Amino acid sequence: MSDLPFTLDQLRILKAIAVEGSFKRAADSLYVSQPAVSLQVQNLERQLDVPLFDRGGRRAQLTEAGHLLLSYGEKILSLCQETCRAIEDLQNLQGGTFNCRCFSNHRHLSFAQNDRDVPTKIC
Amino acid sequence: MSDLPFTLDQLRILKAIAVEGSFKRAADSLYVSQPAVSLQVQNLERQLDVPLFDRGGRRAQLTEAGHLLLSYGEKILSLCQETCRAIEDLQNLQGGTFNCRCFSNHRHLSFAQNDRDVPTKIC
DNA sequence: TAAAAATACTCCATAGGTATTTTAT
DNA sequence: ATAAAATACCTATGGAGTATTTTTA
Repeated sequence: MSDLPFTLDQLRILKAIAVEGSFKRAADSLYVSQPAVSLQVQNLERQLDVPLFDRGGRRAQLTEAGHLLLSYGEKILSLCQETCRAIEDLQNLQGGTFNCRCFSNHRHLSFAQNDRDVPTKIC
Repeated sequence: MSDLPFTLDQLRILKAIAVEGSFKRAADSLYVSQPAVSLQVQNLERQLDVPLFDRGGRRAQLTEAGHLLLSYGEKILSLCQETCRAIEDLQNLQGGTFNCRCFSNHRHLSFAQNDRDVPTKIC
Protein backbone atom coordinates (compact mmCIF):
# COMPACT_ATOMS: atom_id res chain seq x y z
CA MET A 1 0.00 0.00 0.00
CA SER A 2 2.22 2.68 1.32
CA ASP A 3 4.61 3.23 -1.52
CA LEU A 4 4.51 6.98 -1.30
CA PRO A 5 8.01 8.50 -1.32
CA PHE A 6 7.42 10.41 1.90
CA THR A 7 5.19 10.51 4.94
CA LEU A 8 3.80 13.47 6.80
CA ASP A 9 5.98 12.52 9.75
CA GLN A 10 9.06 12.64 7.58
CA LEU A 11 8.10 16.12 6.43
CA ARG A 12 7.66 17.17 10.05
CA ILE A 13 11.10 15.81 10.86
CA LEU A 14 12.66 17.58 7.89
CA LYS A 15 11.12 20.84 8.99
CA ALA A 16 12.20 20.36 12.60
CA ILE A 17 15.79 19.77 11.53
CA ALA A 18 15.72 22.87 9.36
CA VAL A 19 14.36 24.92 12.24
CA GLU A 20 16.58 23.48 14.96
CA GLY A 21 19.75 23.13 12.91
CA SER A 22 20.62 19.65 14.15
CA PHE A 23 19.20 16.14 14.22
CA LYS A 24 19.62 16.00 17.97
CA ARG A 25 17.70 19.18 18.71
CA ALA A 26 15.04 18.24 16.17
CA ALA A 27 14.62 14.92 17.95
CA ASP A 28 14.23 16.70 21.27
CA SER A 29 11.68 19.12 19.86
CA LEU A 30 9.64 16.20 18.53
CA TYR A 31 10.08 14.11 21.69
CA VAL A 32 11.73 11.22 19.90
CA SER A 33 15.24 9.82 20.05
CA GLN A 34 18.07 11.04 17.83
CA PRO A 35 18.43 7.67 16.07
CA ALA A 36 14.73 7.75 15.18
CA VAL A 37 15.29 11.05 13.40
CA SER A 38 18.44 9.81 11.67
CA LEU A 39 16.68 6.71 10.41
CA GLN A 40 13.68 8.61 9.09
CA VAL A 41 15.96 10.98 7.23
CA GLN A 42 17.80 8.02 5.76
CA ASN A 43 14.50 6.42 4.75
CA LEU A 44 13.39 9.63 3.12
CA GLU A 45 16.63 10.02 1.21
CA ARG A 46 16.45 6.42 0.08
CA GLN A 47 12.80 6.68 -0.95
CA LEU A 48 13.45 9.82 -2.98
CA ASP A 49 16.86 8.62 -4.06
CA VAL A 50 18.38 11.99 -3.31
CA PRO A 51 20.54 13.34 -0.48
CA LEU A 52 18.75 15.98 1.57
CA PHE A 53 21.57 17.04 3.88
CA ASP A 54 25.24 17.75 3.59
CA ARG A 55 26.47 15.82 6.58
CA GLY A 56 29.14 16.96 8.92
CA GLY A 57 28.91 20.70 9.21
CA ARG A 58 28.29 22.69 12.34
CA ARG A 59 24.65 23.00 11.35
CA ALA A 60 22.81 20.35 9.37
CA GLN A 61 22.96 21.87 5.89
CA LEU A 62 20.15 21.20 3.44
CA THR A 63 21.03 20.30 -0.11
CA GLU A 64 19.17 21.89 -2.99
CA ALA A 65 16.77 18.95 -3.03
CA GLY A 66 16.40 19.32 0.72
CA HIS A 67 15.39 22.95 0.38
CA LEU A 68 12.96 22.08 -2.38
CA LEU A 69 11.32 19.33 -0.34
CA LEU A 70 11.22 21.56 2.71
CA SER A 71 9.38 24.31 0.88
CA TYR A 72 6.78 21.91 -0.46
CA GLY A 73 6.63 20.12 2.84
CA GLU A 74 5.76 23.28 4.68
CA LYS A 75 2.89 23.90 2.30
CA ILE A 76 1.65 20.35 2.74
CA LEU A 77 1.88 20.49 6.51
CA SER A 78 0.07 23.78 6.75
CA LEU A 79 -2.66 22.43 4.49
CA CYS A 80 -2.93 19.50 6.89
CA GLN A 81 -3.28 21.92 9.77
CA GLU A 82 -5.96 23.79 7.89
CA THR A 83 -7.75 20.50 7.30
CA CYS A 84 -7.69 19.73 11.00
CA ARG A 85 -9.06 23.12 11.83
CA ALA A 86 -11.86 22.76 9.29
CA ILE A 87 -12.91 19.42 10.71
CA GLU A 88 -12.64 20.77 14.21
CA ASP A 89 -14.86 23.68 13.27
CA LEU A 90 -17.43 21.35 11.76
CA GLN A 91 -17.38 19.18 14.85
CA ASN A 92 -17.86 22.17 17.08
CA LEU A 93 -20.76 23.39 14.96
CA GLN A 94 -22.31 19.97 15.33
CA GLY A 95 -21.92 20.06 19.09
CA GLY A 96 -18.81 17.92 19.35
CA THR A 97 -15.68 18.75 21.23
CA PHE A 98 -12.87 17.54 18.99
CA ASN A 99 -9.90 19.75 19.58
CA CYS A 100 -7.16 19.50 17.04
CA ARG A 101 -3.77 20.52 18.33
CA CYS A 102 -2.20 20.20 14.92
CA PHE A 103 1.55 20.27 14.92
CA SER A 104 1.54 22.26 18.09
CA ASN A 105 4.51 20.35 19.48
CA HIS A 106 3.79 21.65 22.93
CA ARG A 107 3.44 19.55 26.01
CA HIS A 108 0.02 19.56 27.56
CA LEU A 109 -0.29 21.94 30.44
CA SER A 110 -0.79 19.53 33.22
CA PHE A 111 -3.92 20.14 35.20
CA ALA A 112 -2.36 18.23 38.05
CA GLN A 113 0.63 19.59 39.90
CA ASN A 114 3.29 17.52 38.23
CA ASP A 115 5.59 18.18 35.35
CA ARG A 116 5.87 14.77 33.80
CA ASP A 117 5.94 14.80 30.03
CA VAL A 118 2.46 14.13 28.77
CA PRO A 119 2.34 12.83 25.20
CA THR A 120 0.80 15.53 23.08
CA LYS A 121 -1.71 14.54 20.46
CA ILE A 122 -0.38 16.31 17.43
CA CYS A 123 -2.82 16.79 14.65
CA MET B 1 5.77 10.19 16.95
CA SER B 2 3.01 9.74 14.53
CA ASP B 3 0.09 11.25 16.30
CA LEU B 4 -1.21 13.00 13.24
CA PRO B 5 -4.94 12.44 12.77
CA PHE B 6 -4.53 11.10 9.26
CA THR B 7 -1.94 9.68 6.90
CA LEU B 8 -1.47 10.25 3.20
CA ASP B 9 -2.48 6.64 2.61
CA GLN B 10 -5.74 7.20 4.43
CA LEU B 11 -6.44 10.19 2.23
CA ARG B 12 -5.74 8.07 -0.84
CA ILE B 13 -8.15 5.44 0.43
CA LEU B 14 -10.82 8.02 1.15
CA LYS B 15 -10.47 9.39 -2.35
CA ALA B 16 -10.55 5.93 -3.92
CA ILE B 17 -13.76 5.07 -2.10
CA ALA B 18 -15.35 8.33 -3.21
CA VAL B 19 -14.35 7.65 -6.79
CA GLU B 20 -15.23 3.96 -6.85
CA GLY B 21 -18.36 4.14 -4.74
CA SER B 22 -17.53 1.11 -2.58
CA PHE B 23 -14.88 -0.13 -0.20
CA LYS B 24 -14.46 -3.28 -2.23
CA ARG B 25 -13.81 -1.53 -5.54
CA ALA B 26 -11.56 1.01 -3.83
CA ALA B 27 -9.55 -1.87 -2.41
CA ASP B 28 -9.23 -3.41 -5.86
CA SER B 29 -8.16 -0.12 -7.41
CA LEU B 30 -5.44 0.26 -4.77
CA TYR B 31 -4.40 -3.40 -4.97
CA VAL B 32 -5.10 -4.09 -1.32
CA SER B 33 -7.68 -6.26 0.40
CA GLN B 34 -11.13 -5.03 1.35
CA PRO B 35 -10.50 -5.49 5.10
CA ALA B 36 -7.39 -3.32 4.83
CA VAL B 37 -9.54 -0.53 3.45
CA SER B 38 -12.23 -1.02 6.09
CA LEU B 39 -9.68 -0.91 8.87
CA GLN B 40 -8.00 2.24 7.61
CA VAL B 41 -11.35 3.96 7.33
CA GLN B 42 -12.14 2.92 10.88
CA ASN B 43 -8.76 4.18 12.06
CA LEU B 44 -9.33 7.46 10.32
CA GLU B 45 -12.79 7.89 11.83
CA ARG B 46 -11.44 7.05 15.25
CA GLN B 47 -8.47 9.40 14.92
CA LEU B 48 -10.68 12.27 13.84
CA ASP B 49 -13.50 11.20 16.13
CA VAL B 50 -16.03 11.70 13.37
CA PRO B 51 -17.93 9.34 11.05
CA LEU B 52 -16.94 9.76 7.43
CA PHE B 53 -19.41 7.39 5.79
CA ASP B 54 -23.05 6.55 6.15
CA ARG B 55 -22.76 2.80 6.11
CA GLY B 56 -25.12 0.49 4.35
CA GLY B 57 -26.30 2.17 1.22
CA ARG B 58 -25.86 0.91 -2.31
CA ARG B 59 -22.99 3.33 -2.70
CA ALA B 60 -20.71 4.30 0.17
CA GLN B 61 -22.14 7.69 1.10
CA LEU B 62 -19.85 10.37 2.52
CA THR B 63 -21.00 12.33 5.53
CA GLU B 64 -20.52 16.09 5.64
CA ALA B 65 -17.24 15.58 7.46
CA GLY B 66 -16.31 12.99 4.86
CA HIS B 67 -16.87 15.45 2.04
CA LEU B 68 -14.91 18.10 3.87
CA LEU B 69 -11.96 15.79 4.46
CA LEU B 70 -12.10 14.56 0.88
CA SER B 71 -11.89 18.07 -0.53
CA TYR B 72 -8.89 18.93 1.61
CA GLY B 73 -7.40 15.53 1.00
CA GLU B 74 -7.48 16.02 -2.74
CA LYS B 75 -5.61 19.29 -2.37
CA ILE B 76 -3.04 17.66 -0.14
CA LEU B 77 -2.53 14.71 -2.45
CA SER B 78 -2.13 16.87 -5.51
CA LEU B 79 0.39 19.00 -3.67
CA CYS B 80 2.26 15.79 -2.88
CA GLN B 81 2.20 14.90 -6.55
CA GLU B 82 3.52 18.33 -7.42
CA THR B 83 6.29 17.84 -4.86
CA CYS B 84 7.27 14.56 -6.47
CA ARG B 85 7.37 16.14 -9.88
CA ALA B 86 9.52 19.02 -8.63
CA ILE B 87 12.04 16.65 -7.10
CA GLU B 88 11.98 14.50 -10.19
CA ASP B 89 12.68 17.56 -12.33
CA LEU B 90 15.57 18.56 -10.12
CA GLN B 91 17.00 15.06 -10.29
CA ASN B 92 16.73 15.00 -14.03
CA LEU B 93 18.45 18.38 -14.29
CA GLN B 94 21.25 17.00 -12.17
CA GLY B 95 21.61 13.98 -14.39
CA GLY B 96 19.70 11.53 -12.25
CA THR B 97 16.93 9.28 -13.40
CA PHE B 98 14.44 9.34 -10.55
CA ASN B 99 11.01 8.83 -12.01
CA CYS B 100 8.14 9.57 -9.75
CA ARG B 101 4.94 7.80 -10.66
CA CYS B 102 2.94 9.65 -8.07
CA PHE B 103 -0.44 8.20 -7.37
CA SER B 104 -0.58 6.78 -10.83
CA ASN B 105 -2.20 3.55 -9.62
CA HIS B 106 -1.32 1.84 -12.83
CA ARG B 107 0.42 -1.44 -13.12
CA HIS B 108 3.83 -1.27 -14.66
CA LEU B 109 3.87 -2.12 -18.31
CA SER B 110 5.89 -5.24 -18.20
CA PHE B 111 8.88 -5.16 -20.49
CA ALA B 112 8.85 -8.93 -20.47
CA GLN B 113 6.05 -10.81 -22.10
CA ASN B 114 4.05 -11.65 -19.00
CA ASP B 115 1.10 -10.01 -17.36
CA ARG B 116 1.80 -10.67 -13.71
CA ASP B 117 0.89 -7.83 -11.43
CA VAL B 118 3.99 -5.85 -10.77
CA PRO B 119 3.81 -3.73 -7.65
CA THR B 120 3.71 -0.14 -8.75
CA LYS B 121 5.82 2.37 -6.92
CA ILE B 122 3.29 5.07 -6.23
CA CYS B 123 4.67 8.44 -5.36
C1' DT C 1 -30.05 -14.41 -1.40
C1' DA C 2 -26.23 -12.04 -2.98
C1' DA C 3 -23.38 -8.13 -2.40
C1' DA C 4 -20.57 -5.53 0.49
C1' DA C 5 -18.61 -4.41 4.91
C1' DA C 6 -17.11 -5.86 9.50
C1' DT C 7 -14.69 -8.99 12.49
C1' DA C 8 -11.26 -12.52 14.00
C1' DC C 9 -6.92 -14.25 13.69
C1' DT C 10 -2.22 -14.61 12.36
C1' DC C 11 2.01 -12.91 10.59
C1' DC C 12 5.45 -9.79 9.29
C1' DA C 13 7.53 -5.28 8.49
C1' DT C 14 8.51 -1.13 10.21
C1' DA C 15 9.41 2.26 13.81
C1' DG C 16 11.20 3.36 18.03
C1' DG C 17 14.18 2.90 22.11
C1' DT C 18 18.85 2.10 24.47
C1' DA C 19 23.56 1.35 24.02
C1' DT C 20 27.51 2.01 21.42
C1' DT C 21 30.61 3.35 17.76
C1' DT C 22 32.12 6.49 14.37
C1' DT C 23 33.08 11.00 12.66
C1' DA C 24 34.23 15.68 12.42
C1' DT C 25 35.51 20.00 14.57
C1' DA D 1 38.17 15.89 23.36
C1' DT D 2 33.60 16.67 22.64
C1' DA D 3 29.34 16.80 20.48
C1' DA D 4 26.55 15.01 16.88
C1' DA D 5 25.22 11.47 13.79
C1' DA D 6 25.34 6.62 12.45
C1' DT D 7 24.96 1.86 13.55
C1' DA D 8 23.56 -2.40 16.06
C1' DC D 9 20.35 -4.77 18.32
C1' DC D 10 15.97 -5.66 20.46
C1' DT D 11 11.11 -5.09 21.11
C1' DA D 12 6.56 -3.80 20.19
C1' DT D 13 3.02 -1.88 17.56
C1' DG D 14 0.44 -1.64 13.51
C1' DG D 15 -0.86 -2.94 8.95
C1' DA D 16 -2.02 -6.44 5.72
C1' DG D 17 -3.66 -10.88 4.33
C1' DT D 18 -7.07 -14.98 4.53
C1' DA D 19 -11.09 -16.80 6.31
C1' DT D 20 -15.44 -15.97 8.15
C1' DT D 21 -19.50 -13.71 9.86
C1' DT D 22 -22.76 -10.08 9.74
C1' DT D 23 -25.66 -6.93 7.47
C1' DT D 24 -28.78 -4.84 4.18
C1' DA D 25 -30.97 -4.08 -0.04
